[in-house]
Amino acid sequence: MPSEIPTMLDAGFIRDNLAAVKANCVNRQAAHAEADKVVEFDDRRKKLVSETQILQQKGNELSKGIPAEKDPAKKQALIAEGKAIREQVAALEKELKQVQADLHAALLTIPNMTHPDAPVGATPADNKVVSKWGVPTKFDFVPKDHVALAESLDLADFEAGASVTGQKFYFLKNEAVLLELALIQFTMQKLVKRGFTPVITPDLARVEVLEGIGFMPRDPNPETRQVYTIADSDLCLIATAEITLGGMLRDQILDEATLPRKYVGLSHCFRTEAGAPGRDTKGLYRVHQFTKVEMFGFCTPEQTEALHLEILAIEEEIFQELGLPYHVLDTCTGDLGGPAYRKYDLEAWMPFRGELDKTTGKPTGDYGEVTSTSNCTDFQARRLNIRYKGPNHKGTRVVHTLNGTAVAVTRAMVAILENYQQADGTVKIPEVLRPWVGRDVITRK
RNA sequence: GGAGAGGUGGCUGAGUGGUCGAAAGCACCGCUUUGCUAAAGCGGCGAUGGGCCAAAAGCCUAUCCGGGGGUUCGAAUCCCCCCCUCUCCGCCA
Repeated sequence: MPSEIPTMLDAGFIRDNLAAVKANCVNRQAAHAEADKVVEFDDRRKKLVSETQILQQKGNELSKGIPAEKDPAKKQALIAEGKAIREQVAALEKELKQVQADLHAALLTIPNMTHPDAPVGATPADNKVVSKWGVPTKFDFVPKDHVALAESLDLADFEAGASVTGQKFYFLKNEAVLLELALIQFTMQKLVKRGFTPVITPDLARVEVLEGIGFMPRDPNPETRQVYTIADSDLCLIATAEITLGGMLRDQILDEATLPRKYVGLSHCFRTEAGAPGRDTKGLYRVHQFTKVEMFGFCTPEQTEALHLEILAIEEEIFQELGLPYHVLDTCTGDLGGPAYRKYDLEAWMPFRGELDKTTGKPTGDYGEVTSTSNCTDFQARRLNIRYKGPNHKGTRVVHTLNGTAVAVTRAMVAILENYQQADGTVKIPEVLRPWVGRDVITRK
C-alpha cells in the first residue's frame, strides 16, 4: 500500500481502547469526535487493503510468467488477463483512497488522550491551582496600567502600530526594546546552561507542518482561522516556534542515545486572535505579533513525564528570578487543546486584570497567562513522522514531544511594567535583566 | 530570476523496462581466528501496512529508489507536474 496518511492517534489504538477514547472525548468537550467512525472506516480500509493485495499478488505472478511464454497466442491471453487485473486494482485503489481520506478526517476529530491526574472539567474555571509563588503586588499609591506607563515613559507607540500595520500591532521604543532583548538574553543564557540547544527558527512554515503540530491553517473560515496565511503559497506565519522546532526533525529517525533532545528557539509569533474580538483591545496583552523564546523537547515515552516537569520547573524559575508573583494551573480536560496530554499554565500577577471592583471601579487584579507547557506525547510526532531507534526494541517507535514557553516577551513585559512601577511613575528593572538593559530604572525622558 | 546537473538503504554509490528492495564499499551487529589491541574470515543488517500465531520469536505477503500523476501485463528505469540539492550567472541585506 502507499504509505498511510500519518494520523494523530493511531487507528489501531482507538480500536483497542474504544471505550477509553470515547470517555476521553467526553471529558475533552470534543462533541464532534467520531471514534466509532474511525473504527468503521479502518475496518473498511483493512478489508480493501487485503483485497487489493490478493489481486496484486495475482498480477505479480502473472507478469512474472509472461516473458517466458513463447506461444504468441497464449502470451496475448496472459497480457489481456493482466490488463483486467490492473483495472480491478485501480478501481479498488480509488475506493481505498476515499476511505483513507474519510478515516483521516475522522481521526482529526479525536483529541489526544489525557494524563490520568489532569483535572476533569469543562471550562477554564475547572483548572486546578497546583502551586503559588509570591504575593500579589499591593501599591500604596495609585498605580497605572502598562498602557499608561508605556505612554508616559515613551515605551511603545500603539497609534503608529495601528497606522502602519493595524489594530493590535505596536512599535516598541526605548527601554522596552532593551527589555525585550534582555528577556531574550536572560532566558537563552539560562536554557543553554541547562543543555538546551539554541535555535533561531524561520517565522514561516508550511501548512503541513502547522497541521502536524495540531494547528488548522486550512480552516476555510477566516473568522475562526488562527494563523495568517501567505497568499499564493502554502506558507503561514507561525503562531509559535513550537511549530518550527517540532517540524525541524520531521521525517527523521533519531538514535535513542541522543534522547532527550532539548532545544530553545527564538522566533516571532503571529496570531490572528480570531474568536477574541474586542478582548484585551488595549496594550500588549493580546497582540498579533510578539517575540517568544520557546523550549521544545523530543524524548522517549519513559522520559516524557520527567521532561515535562523539568520544563515546568524552568518556567517557574524564570518568573521567580524575574520576581513576578505567579501561580501554576493544571489545565482541565475541557480546556486542553487537541494535542496536549497534559498542560500547565503559569499565570503571573497582573494588577489591571480581573473584575472591576464595585466600589472603586478599579480592576481587582488577577493572574494572567504568561507561559505554558504541554506534553503532547506521540500526538504531534506521529503526524510529523518523528521516530527513534534503540537497542532494546525492534524497529522504530514514535518519539514524544513537549513544549513550553521560556518567555513570551509582551506578556512578561505587561507583568514587569505593572508590578515594578513606583510611586514616582518610574519602573524598576528586575535585577536579573539589568546587565542587559544597562540600567536599573526606567524614567521619564 | 536565468542556464545546467542531480535526488537510490545510516553513509558512499551501481543500476536506463521483467527473477531489483535494489550490486559493491563503508559503518553497524554476531560468530570464528589471534597474548591484548588491531586485523582477517564468515554471517547478519531498511521502512511501512496486511495476514498467520494466544503472544513473542518467526514466517508469508503487499507497498516504498525526493513527492504526485501517467504509460505498460510488468517501472528505480519511459512520460508529465511539483519539491529539494548542487554548480555557474544575475540580483541582493
